[in-house]
Amino acid sequence: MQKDFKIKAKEFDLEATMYSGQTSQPPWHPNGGGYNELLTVNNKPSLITIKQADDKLHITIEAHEKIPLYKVKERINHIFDLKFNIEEFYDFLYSHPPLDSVIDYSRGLRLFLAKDVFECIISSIASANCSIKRWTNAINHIKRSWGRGYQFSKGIFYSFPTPTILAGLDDNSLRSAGVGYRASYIIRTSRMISRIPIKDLKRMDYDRAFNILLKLPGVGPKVADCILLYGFRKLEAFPVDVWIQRIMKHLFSVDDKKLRDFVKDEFNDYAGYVQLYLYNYARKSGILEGVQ
DNA sequence: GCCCAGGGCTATA
DNA sequence: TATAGCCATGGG
Repeated sequence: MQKDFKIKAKEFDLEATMYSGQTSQPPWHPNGGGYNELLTVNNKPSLITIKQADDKLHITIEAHEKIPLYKVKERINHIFDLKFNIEEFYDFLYSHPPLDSVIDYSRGLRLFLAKDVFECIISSIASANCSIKRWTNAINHIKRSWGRGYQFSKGIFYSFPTPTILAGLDDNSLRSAGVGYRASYIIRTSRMISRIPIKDLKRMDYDRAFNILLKLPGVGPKVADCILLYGFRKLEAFPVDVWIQRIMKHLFSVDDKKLRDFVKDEFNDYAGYVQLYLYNYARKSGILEGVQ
């Protein structure tokens, strides 16, 4: 079956979101101004092509079996967080200087949510102390090596392997994907995950889910927050990396120890989006140049 | 060839 | 509890 349709997407920048380095997954495969990716809908593999034109997204589906269109629409709306009221978020930023200055560097940037929560967990672990370019290449390598390939008219596309498959790998073969010493973290976490119902995390409150994730090898506070934000859409999560530390110190003079409490009090449920915009601002504005 | 990367783990005090 | 080294290795 092959179908296409459009969905409304105001205040959304697909390209900026795709390349914002969120650890839910690597960027989708660019193709003629649009992007291709394998998406499992109703347990059926389908190739999605997404392209932005003005305030609309043009979606094409190619699948071997019939798939309800509204399900695909739901998935797209979820992955790019299109139902999030971003105007209201901008109002929040405008009324909380100096946050008002970050908007112009990231207008239309939204969450890039996991299409596969396990992929998000492994991507987040792989991203620690690693460049965005490198961990996205590694994840793509893992997909090609151990994921399942599906043939479409545009080529073969691979799913992310299951926890059981990664749990069965030995350290050296996983290292061949380019994850370095994180290989053992990934294998050990996969072993634990294949025995734990990670879907339960979605229902849990933020603090409880955070503390459970910390038990996974390779998962510290920053990675746990990435998993909660990009994997489970816990909007209170505020992943703190070196860039966020520097920009928070620069803008608010908060030291690292008081950061979590400060964020909880000041940003509340906008914490995740504030982090997204601050990260972009810290890297793109050049405001930190010359600041240690 | 050098340096750094969206941190986490482990040993020490 | 707090801080100091150490970690693999691809990419710029």
